[in-house]
Amino acid sequence: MAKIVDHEQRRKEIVEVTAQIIASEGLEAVTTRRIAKASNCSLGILSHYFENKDQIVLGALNWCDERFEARLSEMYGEEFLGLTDFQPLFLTLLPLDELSDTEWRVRCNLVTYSLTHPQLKLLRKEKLDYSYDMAAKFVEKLQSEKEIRLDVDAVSLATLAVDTAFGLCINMLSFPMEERAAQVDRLLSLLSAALSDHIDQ
Amino acid sequence: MAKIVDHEQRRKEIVEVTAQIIASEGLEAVTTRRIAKASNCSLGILSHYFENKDQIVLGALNWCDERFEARLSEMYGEEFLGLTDFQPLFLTLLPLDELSDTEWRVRCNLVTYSLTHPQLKLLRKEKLDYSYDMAAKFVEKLQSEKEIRLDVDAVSLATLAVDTAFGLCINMLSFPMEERAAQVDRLLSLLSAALSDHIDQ
Amino acid sequence: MAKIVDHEQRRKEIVEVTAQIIASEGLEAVTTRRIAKASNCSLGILSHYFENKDQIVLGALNWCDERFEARLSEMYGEEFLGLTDFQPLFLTLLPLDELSDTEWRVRCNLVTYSLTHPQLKLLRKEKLDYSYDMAAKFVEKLQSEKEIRLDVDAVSLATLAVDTAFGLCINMLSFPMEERAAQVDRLLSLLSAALSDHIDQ
Amino acid sequence: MAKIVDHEQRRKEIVEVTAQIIASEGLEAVTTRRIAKASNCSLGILSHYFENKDQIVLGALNWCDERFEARLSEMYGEEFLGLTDFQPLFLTLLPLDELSDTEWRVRCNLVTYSLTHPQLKLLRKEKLDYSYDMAAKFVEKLQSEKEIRLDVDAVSLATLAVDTAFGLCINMLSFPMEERAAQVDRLLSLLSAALSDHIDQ
DNA sequence: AATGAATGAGGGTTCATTCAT
DNA sequence: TATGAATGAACCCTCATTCAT
Repeated sequence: MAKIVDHEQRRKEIVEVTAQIIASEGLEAVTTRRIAKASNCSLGILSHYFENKDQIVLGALNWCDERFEARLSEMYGEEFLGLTDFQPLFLTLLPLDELSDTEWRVRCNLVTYSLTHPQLKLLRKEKLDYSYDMAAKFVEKLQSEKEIRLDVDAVSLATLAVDTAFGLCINMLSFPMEERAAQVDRLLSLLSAALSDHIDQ
Repeated sequence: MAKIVDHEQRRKEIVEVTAQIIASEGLEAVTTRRIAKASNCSLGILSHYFENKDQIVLGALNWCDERFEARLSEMYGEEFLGLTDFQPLFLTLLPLDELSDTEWRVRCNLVTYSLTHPQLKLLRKEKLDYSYDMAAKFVEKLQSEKEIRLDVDAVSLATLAVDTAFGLCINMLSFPMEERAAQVDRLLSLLSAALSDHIDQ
Repeated sequence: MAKIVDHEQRRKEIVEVTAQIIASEGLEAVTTRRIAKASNCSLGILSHYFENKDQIVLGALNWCDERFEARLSEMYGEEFLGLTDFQPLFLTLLPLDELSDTEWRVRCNLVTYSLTHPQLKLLRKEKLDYSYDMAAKFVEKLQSEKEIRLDVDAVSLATLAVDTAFGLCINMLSFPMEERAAQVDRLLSLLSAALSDHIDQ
Repeated sequence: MAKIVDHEQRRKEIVEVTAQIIASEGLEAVTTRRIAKASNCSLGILSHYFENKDQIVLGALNWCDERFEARLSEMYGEEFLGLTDFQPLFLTLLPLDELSDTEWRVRCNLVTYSLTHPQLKLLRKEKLDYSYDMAAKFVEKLQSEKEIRLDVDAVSLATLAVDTAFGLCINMLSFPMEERAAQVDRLLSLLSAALSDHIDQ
């Protein structure tokens, strides 16, 4: 009578715990013992679920993005609708609560990690390209609906937006949580002004 | 008489070598043995020049920024002059050659590192605030000289610019060097259009 | 199921081996590598059983005293009975065989060690005070049973006895094993004469 | 014109400084750098005056005994005179002030050290035998002058006295300085009673 | 005579991984 | 399936000693 264990569930738990450790103590603090202890499981069991430590860490990266994507699809379903959707999307991405703060801390670790780990480098590039594409489609849609000015190159603007969002999120991590909302407010008014410029006329 | 050694020079050499290792192999690959080998010196000698490994790594961080600042002051001396100065400044910041590519790889490592190391966290915050301040002064000057539109909050714009630049630089590291110049070109035309908007009219 | 290991037994083995190294080669010769080798185990396994090297060394100190106390309680059970018990007690304390020779060599190392290590200093003081107390009780009992002269202060005599025993044992270590028994014989006759002095009259 | 340096003086200074380090921080804290720094001399100069570190440490041992002997010969010149000399002799031996406290701490370190260092072991044995001899001569003299009881073996009593003194001194180091004098007082009254016993009658 | 830069072996400790149970 | 004992390489750092200056 084998104990029934939901492997996928177990894996997810381990990955989440690992992400928390990365977020709070950094990638260098992640040891197999640490993971096992925090996951309430034995050291050896880890190798039943993951080939090695790197795979757990990789899982932690995906966990972040899955969380973000889950929030998105919960908010919008399949398709983005218009400019009014931008702000909530933006707000759920930004590290404005403990949840996404953790996500961004993990992402920051893994972006750095990806600089020197070929496998992760590839993955990171794919994710980045995907973000650029999504953003470009969104911009194009907005332009086609004349919600934002048309005299800018959609791909360039989308790229810029993604880069800005990334830089903003990472830099925000250097600020206390309570100051971040105000930052975002100012930024949003600036952006909405700039984006709608030629529309308003 | 004792052997004459230029301590400062030796320290700088070690720091540079360390920065190269961080850039090419990541912070986790930085070991005292690795540094010693790459610096063509013995393991023990490192402790003549640095209290411990952390101080070397810290040195590598400062090295990046000092390099950038040296390039800046070489280009402009004391004061930024106007909008025409922006582009070269921007170009020397971006990882468009091996030199600044290395700088950004090191920076990326240390931003991540700073998330969980209180001492570095403080340093990072100081540097970030300094960047925001510099950028704000630059924007204000441009506005006072009517080189850019006046209907935006200088501080917000400066903050946005710094965050964008940071995100752009980090994300660029995921692209092959030869594609980066084109990215920048597109971005610059986008920016110059947006910034000069209300001026042109 | 995990490999079954008697942790306490393993700890004791390691501690004993360490005591032997201290006795034969000195505390400075005690390295984790040396302990591992002599214990027929790997370097890393030591940290399964001990927090760090100091704890092993501390264990070796206690090992000595536990051994002596075990011999005592085996000889007397709970209570010392009278003057006739003194001699065997004395003999099992003295470094007259390899066993207690080792114990005293370890003790000597750790007395020295305790001079500059606050934690050990405290422990040493406690043990010493305990010895003084035990000795005082023994003397008092002997006096109450009129087995030794009454015109001496019990505490002073007990203190003197403990100090003498300690000095004797340490100094004995400088003599070849085969000469020690003779020393003790002479000493015992001297002592018994002195102690029983006023009783005999 | 070579600088005139009193080599012997320099050696003595280094040895004294080393003894102080041993006394206050333990033999394991004695490093060549530490000695050089505390002696206000360079690292390399040490090898001009001493073959290696061990010789410095050996010097520190002798320094202790020389100090004690110097005090003795200052007090008595060549010869011990009688029982009245015993007490001051005893008091200058005991660690009742910072001076002799330091001496005993160093001695304790080096007794332990001698357990495993053949060269020191020999030296220690010689010193010990010398102490026994001196004590025996003193006892014999006292007996010949009927200052102490005659019904004890002089050699045995002398040996006992030396061992006791040694144990007393070492154990005293575990007590705060201010408690030591009282200990000695009680001990002296006990001793004088015991020694003069059969004389007084 | 004197310096202190340089060496590299060896210190304690931590680690991911393996494997007997 | 699950354990955690065991491994040994690699970590950072300190050390006595040497030697070019």
